[in-house]
Amino acid sequence: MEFLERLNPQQQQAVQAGEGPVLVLAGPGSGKTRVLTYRIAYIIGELGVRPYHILAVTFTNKAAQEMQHRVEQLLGPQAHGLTLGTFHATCARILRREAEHLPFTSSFVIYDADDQLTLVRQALDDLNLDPKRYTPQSVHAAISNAKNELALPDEFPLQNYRDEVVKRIYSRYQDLLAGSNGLDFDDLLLWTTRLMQEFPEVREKYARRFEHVLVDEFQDTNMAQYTLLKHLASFYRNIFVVGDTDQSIYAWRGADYRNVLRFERDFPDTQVILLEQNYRSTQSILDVAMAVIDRNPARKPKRLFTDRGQGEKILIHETYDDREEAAYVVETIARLVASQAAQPGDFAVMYRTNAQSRLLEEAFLHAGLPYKLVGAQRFYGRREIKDIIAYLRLVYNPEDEVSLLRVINVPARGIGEKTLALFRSLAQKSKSAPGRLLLELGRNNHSPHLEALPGRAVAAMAQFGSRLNTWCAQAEELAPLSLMDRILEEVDYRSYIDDGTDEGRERWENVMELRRLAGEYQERGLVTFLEDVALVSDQDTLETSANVPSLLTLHAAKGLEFANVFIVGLNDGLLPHARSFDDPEGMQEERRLFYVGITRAKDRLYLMTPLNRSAYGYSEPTVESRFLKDIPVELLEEVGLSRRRTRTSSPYRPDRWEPSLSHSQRLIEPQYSPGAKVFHPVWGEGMVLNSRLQDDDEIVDVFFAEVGLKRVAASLAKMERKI
DNA sequence: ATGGACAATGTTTTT
DNA sequence: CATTGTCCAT
Repeated sequence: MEFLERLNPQQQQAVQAGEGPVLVLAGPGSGKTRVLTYRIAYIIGELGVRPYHILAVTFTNKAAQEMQHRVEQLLGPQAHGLTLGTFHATCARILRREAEHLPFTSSFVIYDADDQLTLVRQALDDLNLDPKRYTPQSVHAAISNAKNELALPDEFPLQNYRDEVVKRIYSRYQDLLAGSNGLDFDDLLLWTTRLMQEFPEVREKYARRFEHVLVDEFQDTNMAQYTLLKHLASFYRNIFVVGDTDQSIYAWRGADYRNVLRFERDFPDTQVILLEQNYRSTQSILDVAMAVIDRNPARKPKRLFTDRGQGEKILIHETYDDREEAAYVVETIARLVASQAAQPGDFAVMYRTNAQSRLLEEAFLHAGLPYKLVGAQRFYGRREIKDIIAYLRLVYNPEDEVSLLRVINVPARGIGEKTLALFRSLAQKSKSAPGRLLLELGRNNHSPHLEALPGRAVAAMAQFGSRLNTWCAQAEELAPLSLMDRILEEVDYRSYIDDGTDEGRERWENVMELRRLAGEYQERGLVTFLEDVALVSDQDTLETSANVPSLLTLHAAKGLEFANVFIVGLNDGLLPHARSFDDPEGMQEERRLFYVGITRAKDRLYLMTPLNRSAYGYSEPTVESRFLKDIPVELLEEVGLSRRRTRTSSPYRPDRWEPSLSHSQRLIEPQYSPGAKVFHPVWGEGMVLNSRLQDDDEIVDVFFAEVGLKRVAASLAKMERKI
């Protein structure tokens, strides 16, 4: 196969490894995705295995899509029929097919993190427990851990009194899930694994089907996932895993990098292949990365090397506070773009906590420069989006109590708390799901189980129930988009959410964005839509097309690469995070997180340390991150504060009341486009960064070599365009 | 039942 | 400080 020539000897060895277990330990930027895709191509093209018999699992949809795409590039249509997806999506598919063996039906809904907390709160309420003493978050973490260890409530490990209580909550939580025909994220893995464990004939079926199993980011697997993989590979034992223990950053989610060690123990005939050559970064960046990660005890030492040359030194920059830090980041990006040293899309800004994105966003907004932000929660966590999804989920599965309770009085239809409490207890007594009773009430205008409800409430509920009936009947033939349109129309959602304020308008625009998304599921249908929406990862929301800087957490950065990387907020307490101070394992993970961030950079790396940080509105002095002390000074270059003019160079103040023009109002055409060179009689030569039309004029952001960033109105400034 | 005013409380990372 | 929840008046 001629494409093998494009690989180095270690990569070739991995791709062409024979049958049996293979463990590839791949350093950052060592071409592990390439190895995985070539391996799949090799199995199909060279070993003659049909794609149907191959399973490849990843952790994000984005990674899965990328792999699918690259395999197709290598093989063309021959690649069709591969099973390639995330752990969770693959499990969901198996569970829908095998639901007959399990305590739920194939039309289960998937509950997200938010719904899970709602369920825990409900369980606490049902058991009359104090949510202050048993915070929903901590209880949920305990449940999640148990599920990762494949333990149902009966097998919940008990070590103290608190565990007894948590066990009862867990038990109630599972009952609530069962009553709603719902599964949470962890259930997807748990039930698939138990299915394989308890039904040998099912296990056999899948193990015989998947002649080859391939796994990406193996260090991120938890107990359930690892056990599942062993079942799936139990017949052929052709299991090919790729990972890097130094990039294990999800221990808090149950991931256990020691699965890499277990793998070698459980499959003693494993071929171990090391990929050390880095194709991404300059040697300076790799040297810094190694200096940081070498401090972690008990790891297999790995040398990272590249033939890309030494490259520039790593820039370390101290600012007065986090505001200035953000301003410096934005200005540096603008300067490098203006000098044509880089494109806007070549930049990424990484931080430890999501809250840190705010100042950065403000700085970009202030400079009028576009950016993109990684984070599914930002969109799917919004109230209006959750409402609409809940409506759709309810239609798909009327037993979904979480969704029912969410929307039964949204928009308000006079069904209040008291009515609902009574309704729920009546449903419990009649041993049927509240949604079922509601449907019955809608059909007959009467339900024998709901006699105790006051008349006014019954009328409101009957009307809603009747609508739900219609939607359910239509759901069969209607595509997700049309169904969503009907619901929006019939409940008059727009007038509920769009109250005329800016916020209301934005909320409605979000609904329209979801509508656009639903439009992509005309053929694939409601189930797939709901499933994809439930299982999006933050990384999946990163637009790859737009050529603008990315803002993202260090966690979300894994697997990505950028020419220029800023890591901001390098203070003790943030990175490493204060919550890990007293936990050695946690501190090691913080260090790996820093390592992941560093190794995303191809050419230039900026490490930023603000001297003060504002928390809760007050600015407080900070302590420099202890990790910085591990970097030898000769690898670093300090960038001074001297010639900065952020404060004076930007007279523009963003204004909330600034009118935005619709298409019809646009009377002029833009004259300046990003990248164009201009000459200004006073400010000299500059480069256009951004331009937009406003009030019959064109507002242009220009970076001038001599005076920095300026915002000018085209009609007033006597600028010349240069060629 | 609904909406407004005020208080408390919080910041880790996410499939 | 900025969001979220809780209480109270309508």
